[in-house]
Amino acid sequence: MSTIYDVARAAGVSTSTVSHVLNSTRYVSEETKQRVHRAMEDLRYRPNNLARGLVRQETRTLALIVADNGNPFFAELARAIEDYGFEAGYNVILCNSDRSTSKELAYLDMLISKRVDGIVYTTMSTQQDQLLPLVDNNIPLVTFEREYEQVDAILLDNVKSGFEATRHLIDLGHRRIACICGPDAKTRSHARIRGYEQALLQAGIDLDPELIQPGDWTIQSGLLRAQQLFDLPTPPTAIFALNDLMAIGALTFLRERGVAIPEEVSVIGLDNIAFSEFSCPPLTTIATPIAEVGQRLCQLLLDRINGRLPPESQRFTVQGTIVTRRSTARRPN
Amino acid sequence: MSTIYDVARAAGVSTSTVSHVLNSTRYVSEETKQRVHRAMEDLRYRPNNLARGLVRQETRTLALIVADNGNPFFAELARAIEDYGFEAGYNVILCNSDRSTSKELAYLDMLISKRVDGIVYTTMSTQQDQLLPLVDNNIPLVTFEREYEQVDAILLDNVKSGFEATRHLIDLGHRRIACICGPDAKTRSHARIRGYEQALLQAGIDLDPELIQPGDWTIQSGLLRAQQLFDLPTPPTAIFALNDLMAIGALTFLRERGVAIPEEVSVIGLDNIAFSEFSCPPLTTIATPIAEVGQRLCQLLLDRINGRLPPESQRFTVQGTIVTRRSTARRPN
DNA sequence: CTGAAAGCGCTTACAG
DNA sequence: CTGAAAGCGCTTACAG
Repeated sequence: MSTIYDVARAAGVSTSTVSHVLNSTRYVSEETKQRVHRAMEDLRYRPNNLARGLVRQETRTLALIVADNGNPFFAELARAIEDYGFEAGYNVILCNSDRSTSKELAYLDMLISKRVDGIVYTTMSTQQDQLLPLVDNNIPLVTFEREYEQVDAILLDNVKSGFEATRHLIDLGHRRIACICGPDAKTRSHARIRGYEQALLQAGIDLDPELIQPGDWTIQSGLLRAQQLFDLPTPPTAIFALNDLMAIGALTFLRERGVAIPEEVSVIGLDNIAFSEFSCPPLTTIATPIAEVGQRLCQLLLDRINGRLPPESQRFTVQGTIVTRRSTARRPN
Repeated sequence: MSTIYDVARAAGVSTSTVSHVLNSTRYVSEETKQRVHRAMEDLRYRPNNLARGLVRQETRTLALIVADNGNPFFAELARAIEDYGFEAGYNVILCNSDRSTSKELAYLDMLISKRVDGIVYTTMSTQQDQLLPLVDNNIPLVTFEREYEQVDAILLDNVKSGFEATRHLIDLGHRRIACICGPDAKTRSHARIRGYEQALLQAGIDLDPELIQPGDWTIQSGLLRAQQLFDLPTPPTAIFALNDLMAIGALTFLRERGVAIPEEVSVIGLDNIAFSEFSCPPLTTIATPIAEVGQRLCQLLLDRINGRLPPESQRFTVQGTIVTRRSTARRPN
């Protein structure tokens, strides 16, 4: 592959001049410019961004770490981030962590060595101190749904989302409301559960621990947990699943068992992935504005990279909004 | 961020020695090695892969161009490719083309300049001659479902898949079988339609052009096309959609209109995305072994990159297999 | 209006 | 057992 030297020689100018026409970074006479362009075309010249990056100290590539791109929520988010990055002239490296700490650390290492300009983290099994290498090395970082010292973040108002989902069911007359949550009591799952509990409390409904079942965010786990819920002596009349995938699992289980939705049981999810509009019945859910989240993550990161932000870490919270479809209805008598 | 010079100075050795302990590329005395490692830790040294790549002429990063990562088929494929690449020590840059030629070309340019080690192409609005820059610049390329001169490819046996899907419906007694295909008569869509036609021909069923409706691979288009099909004077009793998303759209339409599936109408898809197991009813489909496809694409590309392949371009065809679920049944009398 | 040269941070023959 | 130095392909002060 030809280099800037080849072009300079062919055009009879210095490499400085070639570089300057390439980047429009200083005046070059019309005639010289022509010659350089011709030479570049003749030689099919493509600037080498490794060399450029080495001197400019930037790569114009971002990294995105998600739990699993096979999960539609993350796939849609990746899509949004990639879109926004592309507009700004950045590429994005996709990393699936599978929520494994060792895989995440391996990735961080690769990404630091590749000198990506910034990282958007949407999953984090790692602890704060494992991020030190990033902070140390001054690699801009923005997280989604995770709060760490000194790092910018876009957050969801999970307490409110959990509250509203539960409130919606209560308003429909339900009192025995189950919750299919995440694998651990902490983090994301936690705040949503708190919202759930607050709504129950406010309505004067006693909390029944049996009705809180931990899933792992997959359809399969939603199905399984719904089954356990309906094997209870007094099954719930409504289910709040902490993401749409698990809600769809619950829907699937109920259908198989011949339970009518929403006539006998209501189900509400959270995320509003593209698919939930086409589940059976269409899923009522608390919608996360995925495209907006992706855009804001990317924007925040780029602002940080380009020094457009004050030194303090920035935090923004985005709100979910309920979208009512056909999986929820008034409780049967 | 500290450099190899800093480490060398701190350890009292030359940069050659540091480099060699870093890469285990020549003998270094135990004691020196220790000193170097200590210095690296103290300085939190991270090798700069831009510099390394510049001399080694490799980046250990791959690129994947898909139409849209929001489409579960591509998301699952991206996942598989990323997995396999990670194992081999490669990162992957994700590019969404939206089937736009200009976007694809913009990406190709960025990717060449970034000197990615190879590209997997799963969509291609571009013509053969637009790929010349890649071939010229000796950038290894592997395509999925597209055949170009001099480029390695993994292909699906689309004629056979189309044939088997249709054959399955015929075996169930259907004779009025619609086909919701892709937007253009060429490429992927084409071969599948050919299989469809062959199966009809072989069964002595006349082809009715009205029954072939072009969609655009989305749920929405499947829904819309099914509607048009059922507004026909004599609607079909079975639908073959060329991908699962459109099949699910058809399912949705039929359900809304109160048509019983599969009692009144059968629907078969193609892909077997994770979701089709949970559609309503669960979708009968011709399964593409997505994980295998991803693995083989990646493997082929890495083999090419590392010179493990003969100069001639390689082609491999993978077969779809029918998975029978509940959306197809014997034709009603 | 343009060029010579240093430097970005590595690897790798060459030499001893 | 280890080091000095050239080179990978650019950008960018400095100088005229």
